[in-house]
Amino acid sequence: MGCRSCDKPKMNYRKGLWSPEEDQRLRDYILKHGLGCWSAVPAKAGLQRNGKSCRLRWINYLRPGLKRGMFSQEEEDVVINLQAKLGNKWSQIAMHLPGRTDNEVKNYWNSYLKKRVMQLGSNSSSNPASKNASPELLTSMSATTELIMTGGGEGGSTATSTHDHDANIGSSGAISAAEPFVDQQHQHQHQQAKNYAFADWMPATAAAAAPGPESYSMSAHWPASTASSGNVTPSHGAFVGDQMSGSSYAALQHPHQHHQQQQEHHHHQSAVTAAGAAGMVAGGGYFDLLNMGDIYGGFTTTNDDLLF
DNA sequence: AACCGCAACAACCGCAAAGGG
DNA sequence: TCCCTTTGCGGTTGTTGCGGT
Repeated sequence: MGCRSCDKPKMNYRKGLWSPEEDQRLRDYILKHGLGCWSAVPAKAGLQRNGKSCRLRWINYLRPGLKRGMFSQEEEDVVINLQAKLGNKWSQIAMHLPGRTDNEVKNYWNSYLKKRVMQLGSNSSSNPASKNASPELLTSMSATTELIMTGGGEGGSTATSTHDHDANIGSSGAISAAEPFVDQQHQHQHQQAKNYAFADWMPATAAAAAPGPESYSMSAHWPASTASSGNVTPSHGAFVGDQMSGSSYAALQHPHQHHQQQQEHHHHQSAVTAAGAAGMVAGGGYFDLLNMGDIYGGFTTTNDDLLF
């Protein structure tokens, strides 16, 4: 673990939100050199951040295969039940949610699920998980969750969960069966969550070709319009901008979500709408993480064990 | 229009474990 | 075995936008 070659002079590290340039530098470096000694990354990548910050940024935001947008019903079920079973072991819970990070799970729990479970939890039943979840909630649990809870999914639960997602999304991104217990606001969120825009920075051409990790081309995480304002220049041609800020990403955003991207969306909506259309993928217009799992065969979507 | 509270998310902080010298 | 450094994890804080008053 010790990495004495990484010794470096003490310096003032930048803090706060990451700029597009910093993202680009980090992404460039990791894709070029792979993951190694995080403490050495800032210097080598030309970043005034500490290694810890770089690692966090990569894991939570830049890593390929990350799923953005609201949690689906199945994901909620998994979180609720695994939280009841494991406690606040966010990294372990996140392992059951492909494309989700522990930080994301934790945030989602703290900002939304915890309150909901506490509300519903007052009507506890005999179900083991009902310490925290209501009967109606539990009856909505997917087979996926049951598999995980009973241990049947050990090792394979991730794939099963993925499959369930796939089934619910459908080719057009349409919603499947009704979700009875969610309130209006969150039902809206669930509907949006059915559509997965792929990672912020994966070029549509690369996604369509599904060539494997080694063929990544660097693309702008930020919208073309942002790039053109002097920050990052997209390197890919046909797909200008990114899905996150384009029509497909916007389609899955709750009004309160992703204020940064949302902000960009506000600023650049007209510019990226056309670009987003150009980047649409056949069959619904969304990149699907599930397919990306194949594309990124070399990446794991679980927490932090990404290795090249 | 201004202010305030809330929600959502990104990022920081501190601690513990792991591993090399 | 101890010390030091890196890494991983969970708790917490900071930032931002939105909606209500």
